Amino acid sequence: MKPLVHPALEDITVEGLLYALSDPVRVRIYAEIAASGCPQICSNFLTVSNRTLPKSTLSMHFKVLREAGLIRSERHGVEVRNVSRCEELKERFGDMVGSILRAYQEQTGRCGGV
Amino acid sequence: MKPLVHPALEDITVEGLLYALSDPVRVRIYAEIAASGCPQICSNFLTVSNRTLPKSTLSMHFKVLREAGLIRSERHGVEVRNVSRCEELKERFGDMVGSILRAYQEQTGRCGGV
DNA sequence: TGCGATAGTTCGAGACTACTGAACTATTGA
DNA sequence: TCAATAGTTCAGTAGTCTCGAACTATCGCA
Repeated sequence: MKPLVHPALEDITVEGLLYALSDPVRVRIYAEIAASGCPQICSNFLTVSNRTLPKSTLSMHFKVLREAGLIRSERHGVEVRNVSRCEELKERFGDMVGSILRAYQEQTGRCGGV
Repeated sequence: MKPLVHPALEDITVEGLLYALSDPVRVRIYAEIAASGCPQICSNFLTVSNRTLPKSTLSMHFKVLREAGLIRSERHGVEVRNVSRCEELKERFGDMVGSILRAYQEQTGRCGGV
């Protein structure tokens, strides 16, 4: 099994971040990780937006979030704990990610959050 | 030839906007349209980031930007004039698009804008 | 030490999407 | 009416995504 790979802050790109967040499942997962403030394990998201995802699909979505630079993942025993890299991202990209999350919250607020 | 289709403001989604801007060519085109303030015709972008694009590819990229809700396109004689829908977008999504553009400018600034 | 359970990853095949050359439409100007 | 210009559509290929099956890694327990 390959170790979990995280890009250095300077290797993160705007396009990569936007791509990672352009998928409804991934933006939902990231919004929850960012909002919760504490580490989230992957299997917390086996059902997301009223839909059950295969483990392999979920694993791939986390990989995309991680390699885009949005989250930091650490193996702890049998599980992988994920936290948002929001502080670093803010340093490099200003309030971009924050304003995306606010717009997303607004949108899910108005159409039921499903 | 089908008429140019624009989504209503309420049909625009965060995910759709992010997807449209997650492509290096499209974010570049959109950044230039938004920065210029005056209508831009498609063929102004036949070379973008030192790369020559086929007309069909360019046409497809404009279609994605248009159908995501980022630009408004109007046929004037033989050409299509494109403007940013930034005012409408600001109304609905706050400063999201603005902060993406600022982060993008910052990034292209630091690595030569190519 | 070995076994079963849990959490997540990798692989590969089929489904889906994107890119682009060729042919097309629409408009203008001579 | 014809040629030129601007952009669109089509369709084939190339590339990406999804998800089931098989796998790896770690833990707790006997």
